[in-house]
Amino acid sequence: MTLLEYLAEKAGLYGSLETRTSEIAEFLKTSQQTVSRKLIEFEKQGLIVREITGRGVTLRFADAGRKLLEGKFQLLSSVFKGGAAVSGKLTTGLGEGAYYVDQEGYQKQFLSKLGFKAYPGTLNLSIEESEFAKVIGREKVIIEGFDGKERSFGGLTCYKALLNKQEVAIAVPDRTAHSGDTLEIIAPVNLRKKFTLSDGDGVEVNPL
Amino acid sequence: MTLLEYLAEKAGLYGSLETRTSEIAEFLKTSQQTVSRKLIEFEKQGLIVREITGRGVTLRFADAGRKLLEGKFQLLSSVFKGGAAVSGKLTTGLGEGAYYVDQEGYQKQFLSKLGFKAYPGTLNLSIEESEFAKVIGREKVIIEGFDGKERSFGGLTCYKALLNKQEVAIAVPDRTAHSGDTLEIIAPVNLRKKFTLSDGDGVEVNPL
DNA sequence: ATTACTAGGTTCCGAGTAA
DNA sequence: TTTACTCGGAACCTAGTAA
Repeated sequence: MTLLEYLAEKAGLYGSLETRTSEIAEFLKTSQQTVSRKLIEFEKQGLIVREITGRGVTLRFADAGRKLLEGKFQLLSSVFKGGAAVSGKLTTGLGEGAYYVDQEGYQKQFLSKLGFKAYPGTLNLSIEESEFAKVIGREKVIIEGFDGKERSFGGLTCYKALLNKQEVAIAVPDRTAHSGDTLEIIAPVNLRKKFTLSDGDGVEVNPL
Repeated sequence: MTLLEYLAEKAGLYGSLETRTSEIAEFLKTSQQTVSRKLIEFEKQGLIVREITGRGVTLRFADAGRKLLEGKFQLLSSVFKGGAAVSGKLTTGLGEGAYYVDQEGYQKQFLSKLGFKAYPGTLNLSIEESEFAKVIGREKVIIEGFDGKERSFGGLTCYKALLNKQEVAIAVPDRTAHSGDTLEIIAPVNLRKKFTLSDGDGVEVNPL
């Protein structure tokens, strides 16, 4: 983490942070002197406003500093969210999909966190690994793992999405070493039936 | 712009970039040697994968590199999306708050899982029900229920948060049919005293 | 207590050039 | 053409300490 990122996290864009240079230094694992020098430098560059109080420094971003952060944010946004739709081909599911999805431990969370109870079955989408980037970085919906009668079920990270205007969710099991080339889609309805899909069909999903 | 940001923009998270070190150097206004040296260093750190072709280098991110970018993106997201502060009004507590909170069975877990022993008393925040969404989905801290001498105490789901920079936790009792329009805040200090709060005061809580 | 200057040590950079 | 090593100089860091 850089000094500016630290300030962004602690003070926010428009807030202020009252602290000591030694405290920042400890967190960033550098010296008090380096923090002091860098803050002076940032102030010279017009990135931050610095105020020395008797008991430390009070820091806030200046316009140029906010601009700089915004630039980095926009770049990363386009990297993580660029080109919305993820396209893939429908493949045969794992077979066990229905069994997993319909576990009460999952369904209760689907309802409260995603807003729907899932049709028992997943749509498996074979995608280019590079497409996966469009999913990560979106708002995550965390589905907790739980212990069933005979075995335990792992957690899922879900992402709300649309498929042909239908509300769905992309579900990524936490435990799999995220193969990266397959997406599992859950939905409140039977997607294969609703859209008469067959294996090999091209499908587009739009993360929200 | 840094070298990693350049790579992110040109190659994306999962794509690759075929170029020459001198070309990157020109863009970043540095020397070809520095780019070469830094790429080698990034590869040693497992951030990128580097391939020397006859006519230049082909670069792509490795897992650790993607993780690093994602971390920066999420930090900036929370900074720019206003941190999703939940605002509400202070209301009179249930009166019994102190009795519950100070149960040894809870306090031991508060200390180990939240990192503080709670001041005996809760702050009750009346919120718009829609604001509750900002809390759910965050990282949960599960506090188990237990049996006391005369009665049993139910489990809590807690969420770490900040209130005026003070570390606090939002505590949601598992059993209540969670009315949804009230938040209970616990903290290591007496929040009413520390911030001289009175009923009806507006208060902001920032889930972490 | 603080912040921040000085001075000396370490790291980093890039011109020249090998491979 | 490339990439990347060497090495001298520039930039950076921090211990000591002034303010």
